[in-house]
Amino acid sequence: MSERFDPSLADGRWQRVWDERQCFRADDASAKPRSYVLEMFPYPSGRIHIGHVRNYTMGDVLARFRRMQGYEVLHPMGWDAFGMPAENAAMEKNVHPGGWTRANIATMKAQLKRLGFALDWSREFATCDPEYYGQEQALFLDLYAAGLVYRKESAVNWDPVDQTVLANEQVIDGRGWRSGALVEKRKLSQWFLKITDFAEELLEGLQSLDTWPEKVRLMQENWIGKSQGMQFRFAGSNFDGGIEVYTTRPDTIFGASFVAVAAEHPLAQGLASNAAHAFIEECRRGGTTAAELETAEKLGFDTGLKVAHPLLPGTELPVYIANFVLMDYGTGAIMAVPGHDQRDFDFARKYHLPIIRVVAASTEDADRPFGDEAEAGDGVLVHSDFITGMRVAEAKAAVIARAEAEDWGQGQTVWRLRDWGVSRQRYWGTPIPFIHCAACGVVPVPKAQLPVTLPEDVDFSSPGNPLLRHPTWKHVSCPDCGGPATRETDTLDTFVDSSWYFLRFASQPADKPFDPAEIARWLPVAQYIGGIEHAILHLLYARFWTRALKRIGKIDIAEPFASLFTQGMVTHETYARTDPSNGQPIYFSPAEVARSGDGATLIADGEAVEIGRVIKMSKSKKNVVDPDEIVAKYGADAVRWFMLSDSPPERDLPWSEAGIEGCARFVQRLWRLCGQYDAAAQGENPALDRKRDQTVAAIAADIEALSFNKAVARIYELTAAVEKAPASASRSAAIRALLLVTAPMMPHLAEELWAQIGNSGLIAEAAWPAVDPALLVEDEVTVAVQVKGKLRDTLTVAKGTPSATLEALALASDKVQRALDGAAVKKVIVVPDRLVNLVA
RNA sequence: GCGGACGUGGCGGAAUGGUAGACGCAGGGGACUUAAAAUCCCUUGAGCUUAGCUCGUGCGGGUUCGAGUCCCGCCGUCCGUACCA
Repeated sequence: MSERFDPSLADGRWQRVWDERQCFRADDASAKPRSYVLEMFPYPSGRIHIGHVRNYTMGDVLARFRRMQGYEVLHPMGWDAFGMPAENAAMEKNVHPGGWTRANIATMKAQLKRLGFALDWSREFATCDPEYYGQEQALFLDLYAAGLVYRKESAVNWDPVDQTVLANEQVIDGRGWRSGALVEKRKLSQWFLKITDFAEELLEGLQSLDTWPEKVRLMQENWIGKSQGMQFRFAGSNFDGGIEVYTTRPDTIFGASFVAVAAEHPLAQGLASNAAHAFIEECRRGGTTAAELETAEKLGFDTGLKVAHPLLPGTELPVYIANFVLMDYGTGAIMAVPGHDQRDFDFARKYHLPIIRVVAASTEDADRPFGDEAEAGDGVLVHSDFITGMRVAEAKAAVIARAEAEDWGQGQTVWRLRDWGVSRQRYWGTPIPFIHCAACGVVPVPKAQLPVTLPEDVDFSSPGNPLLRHPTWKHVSCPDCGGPATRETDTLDTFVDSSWYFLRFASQPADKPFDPAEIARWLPVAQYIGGIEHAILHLLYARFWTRALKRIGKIDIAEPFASLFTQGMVTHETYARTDPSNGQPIYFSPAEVARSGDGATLIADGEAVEIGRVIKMSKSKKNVVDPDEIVAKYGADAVRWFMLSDSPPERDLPWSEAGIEGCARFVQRLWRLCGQYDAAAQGENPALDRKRDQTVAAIAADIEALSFNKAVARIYELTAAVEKAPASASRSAAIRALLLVTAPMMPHLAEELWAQIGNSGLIAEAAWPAVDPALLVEDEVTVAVQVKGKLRDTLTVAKGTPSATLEALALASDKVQRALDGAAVKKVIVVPDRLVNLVA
């Protein structure tokens, strides 16, 4: 056995062995219990990031652990391969998006392989494979047939220079992020998925996801945004027609003092006066950034129109156009109750409108004046005719009942969630499988003609969608009438691609998207791991897609991810100097800096650099480390070990050179320890046996809970205990156990040592060590002795020592007597096996 | 503004209401070595009148025999969100 473990030789050797023996191939026919462990698949941007390493290491530990526990594990990997960066690269570097993507996949796959992840590569696919996106087109057609896909005119952000549609995130201060051109609003006919049909069940389904982070569930809940209230009609009293408004507080209807409509509301748009037009224009110019909204003043315009209050005959309310009313929520018009809504309150103060109290703490408080704020809380209705004296909830129901009985309004649920627009005017995505025919309209591509593949010969030299200007691709004959027709040139949002990839991993027949029986065997995903940035869109879309497929009878599960875990980021110190010419920081990469103690110097000139905050790794701050470089320098296991150590997995992990060196040292420490392994050693060490089984059991619990940092600490403890113990059969057994529990985390080292100590099989295929339940219970315990709650002594006694004995032992202690200082003991609290507290 | 999470040594962090600081990093001292690396041993919350004692988990209260943990009120940091009627 050589003196040091050499990962540069061992890592590759074991990776090849695992590959050759197909150790991590999931067997569809297995009779074992199954476990599907999945990490969010990467976008092939070029190289893997340290964040991927952390994400995939966590999943890998869980997958390997489950395998050792006797599960048939599905742990696949693939590529979220469509998207804008490939097109941007095509435009900038004059390469084909497909070629660029494939090259990136090859690079990143090799990088992942060097980390030794226990992945079933036989199921690998990229979403840009026609075999995948063709099946996606088939599913899209199925959803269309079921009425869950439709087309409508919708406004988009149009960049007139790049000739492209921009996502909201790509519009910065009203200009295209790439071209800098002023963005226009354009109406385009776009494809939508009816996610709003599922709003209620997507919301209710969150209840069942009790192992999802509370934070994610809350974010989704807010995004879906259910609100219950009443929609009703104010009849115009000096104009024809009326105004439909929506409110969540029908109970406060007697406190309404005006009605407000959005600037885009048809009623506002229909006004003839120049002043009205000027005001509407002013509203449109108003900024929409968060900062602007926060300071935005409530502005209004009195239209001169009046409406009749439905419950107060003879009472008329003025109609304002207000800048705080949104056209795309509710009906775009509100009843304003200044006393009990802060916005209405601000507005009423400004325009000297009545502020009427209709909710108070009690009926005696009915005429208490308002302070500086509206009172939106619960209470008792006052000054409110037939609902006076009711509590808010009761009054809401009473007003709705009255409105429905008299037919001027009804209870109404309003959602914030909007239907999912999936059209993208881009090349590098899944072609939407429809054909436009002048005679037949919009016609689905017959399934037999799928996949509708992307043309290879595309031109990125001018802006706009290459599919639109391709000379031949879009020209086809109509599947219905055979006449000349054109293909849809929009492609699908890439979130569609990631909404069902987890199903395709579990089952990938050639002739259909998946086999329902195979899906039933593997799904739902037992543990899904990824970044918090996908808390809403990806996770909501995947949940929707799964439910939609269930509704149309394709699968039998409603929720795709039984358990979700969102891991923290990998962070790093920043190193910078201030540029004297402009006061801006100049950043240096960790490789350019020598770190020592609490300072750092630039290697190039030996002068000090400032150590900045520990923040997310980013290219602009240069605080990045490259996974390849650190794997080459320290070996895959040290890197994996670092990813699991110290920080709890949901929190940020600060990368440090000292930290990874500590991990590399531990790799060698285990290596040396196993060098002392003696298969023939005799003799027992009961204390070590106990420590071994307790540690094994605790680590299993820690991995189950994804508390990898705690599992790592326990491995350190067991290692120290084994190092101190003299040779014995117990010590040899402890070394074997140590290797087995370390194997999911440092598989190459464990594999190498497993073979060294004389095992013929692979540790990757070994079983998790069994523990003796009797050994998990301590036979000797340390009992704390307190005087008035302060620790004064400890006792080491047999477990189960009677309380009376403990009390006597405590009183016999010199330290206790000194602390009591002659005072009489008034009360004694004994917690068996834990503590004695003497109260003087 | 609203919602959420978090706040413990020099740092990352442990701790079913029961011995605060496990484990790692960094620091200090020593051993081995011609020397270095590697390794091993000891030590490391603060203070004090140092066989010991006092203080100590963001701040102020409270509940309890006992609070990092539970309750009330603040402060700070981070994340999400935004005029949603």
